Amino acid sequence: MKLQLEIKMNEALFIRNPQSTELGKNILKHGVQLIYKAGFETFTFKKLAEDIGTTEAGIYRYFENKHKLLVYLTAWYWGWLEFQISFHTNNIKDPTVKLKRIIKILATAVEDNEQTSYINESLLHQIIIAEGSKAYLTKQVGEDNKQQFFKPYKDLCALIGNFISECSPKYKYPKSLASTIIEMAHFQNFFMNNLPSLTDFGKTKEESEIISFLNDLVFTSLKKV
Amino acid sequence: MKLQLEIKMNEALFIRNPQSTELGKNILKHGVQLIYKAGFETFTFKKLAEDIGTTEAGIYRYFENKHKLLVYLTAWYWGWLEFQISFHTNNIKDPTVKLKRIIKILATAVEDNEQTSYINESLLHQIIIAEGSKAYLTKQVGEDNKQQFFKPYKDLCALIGNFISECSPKYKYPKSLASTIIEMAHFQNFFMNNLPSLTDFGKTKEESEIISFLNDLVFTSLKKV
DNA sequence: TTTAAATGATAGTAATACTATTATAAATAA
DNA sequence: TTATTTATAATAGTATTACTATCATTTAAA
Repeated sequence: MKLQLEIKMNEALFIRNPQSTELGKNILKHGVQLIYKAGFETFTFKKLAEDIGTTEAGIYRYFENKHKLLVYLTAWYWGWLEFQISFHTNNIKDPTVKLKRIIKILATAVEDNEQTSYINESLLHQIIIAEGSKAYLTKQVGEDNKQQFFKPYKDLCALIGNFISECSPKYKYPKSLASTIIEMAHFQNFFMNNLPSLTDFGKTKEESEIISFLNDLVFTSLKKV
Repeated sequence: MKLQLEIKMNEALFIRNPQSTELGKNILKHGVQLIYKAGFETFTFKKLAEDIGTTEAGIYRYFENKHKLLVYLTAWYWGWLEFQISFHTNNIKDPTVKLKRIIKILATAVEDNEQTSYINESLLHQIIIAEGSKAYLTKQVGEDNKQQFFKPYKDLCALIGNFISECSPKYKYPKSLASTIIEMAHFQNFFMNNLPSLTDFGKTKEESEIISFLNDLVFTSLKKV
C-alpha cells in the first residue's frame, strides 16, 4: 500500500493548487531541490522552469512569486512536522517524555521518505534551517499573518507550549520557550555548520549535542532536571 | 565636547570607506532610514540614491551591493553593542550582575544618541531585529565568514559566553546559550510585535517581559535562581 | 465526442543590479 | 598660487529579474 500524504494548504498561498497536477508537483519537487542548491536569493522562477523543462509563465500560473512559494514550503513543513510529532508522541502519556521526543524530532535531520510525497523532506528541512525565517522576516508579515500563512507554525508552537505547561503548570513563558526551542533547533544547527564558534558543537558537529543543549535548556527552566 | 565614535570596520566590507566622506556618511544614514522604512527586500540603491540626491553609480563606489551594506551595518551594530556592553558593565565585578545587565542591554530598544554618529542606533536596532539574520543566512556565509565579516558578532558572543562560564564554570553550553540569548532578544521582540501568539508577551508588548524571560532562561540554566 | 482544463510557445514590459565614461567641483600638496 | 589628486555628478548602457498577456496545442473529464 502506497499511502500518499496530502497536506491541506491555505488556498491563498497559491493561484493553482500545486498538489493537484503534475506540473504543480514538479514545481514543488524541483523548487525544493533548486532552493536548496542555489539558496533563496539566487533562486528564480526562470531557473526553476529550465530545471523542470517548462516556462516561467507556467510557474506563475501556480505561484504569484517566489516569496509565496517559500511561505508555501515552510507552511507545508510545519504542517508535516506537526503530523510527525502527533504520530510519534501519540501514545506517550508523560509530558516530560513527550517533550523530549519533540525536541529530538525538531533537531533531527529527517531522512527522506521517498514514498510519502513529491517533496524531499530532508532537503526541505535544510531549507527551513537556512531560509525559513525569511518567510516571516519581511515588511508584509502583518498582511501575511492576517491571511493565516503562518498558522501551521503557530499551531505547532501552541502545541509545544501546551506540553510545556503540562510539564510545569507554573512556568510563566511556555509559548516563548516553545518558539525558542523551535528556532534554536534550527539556528544552532546552522551555526554549528557555518559559524561554529557561535556554538559548543563546532568540533563534533553532532545533532545529538544540540538535542542535549535544548533538553538542558528546557528541563532546567521547568526545574525537572 | 562632541565625541565622535568611529568604529573600525573590516576593509573588505566596502570599496571606499563610507565613514571618511560626506557621501559615505549619507549612504549610512539614509541607508539605515530606508532599509528600516522599506525593508531589505524592497530596498534598492536606486531608491537610496534618490533619497540622498545622488546617483546609483555614486553608491556603488562605496558598496559592492546591498548585501555588503547590510553586512556592514550589522557588523557596525555588533561592534557598537560590544562597546556599549563594555562601557555599562565596566565596573561590575559580580558576573551574575554583569550578565543581567547584558541581557537588559541586548533586549532594550536603544534611544538614538544623536551626537554619537551619523547612524541612528535606534533604527539600526530595529533593522537588526528584522533583517539581521539575513546577513548570514545566505549561500555565501562560508566565504563571508572567511573574510571575517561576522567577527564582531562572534566576539560579542564569545564575550557573553565567557561571562556565562564565569557565572557557572561547569555549565556545558556557554557559547550556544550566548547565541541563543542574543538571537532570542531579537526574535522574541519581532514575534511579540508581529506574530504575538508565538510569545507570552502579546498582550503587553513590554520589553521588560522579554528581559524577564531571558533572565529566567539563563539563570535557571546556570542554576542561580 | 465534446468540452474544459492544463500546458507550451512566444513576446513584451518595467524594474533591478550592475559597469563604464566623461565632466566638473572641491580639497590638498607643490 | 598653481597643479594635481580626490570626490562627486551626469549620463548611458547591459544583462537579468520579475512579472503579464496572448494564442495554440495537448490531455483529461463529462
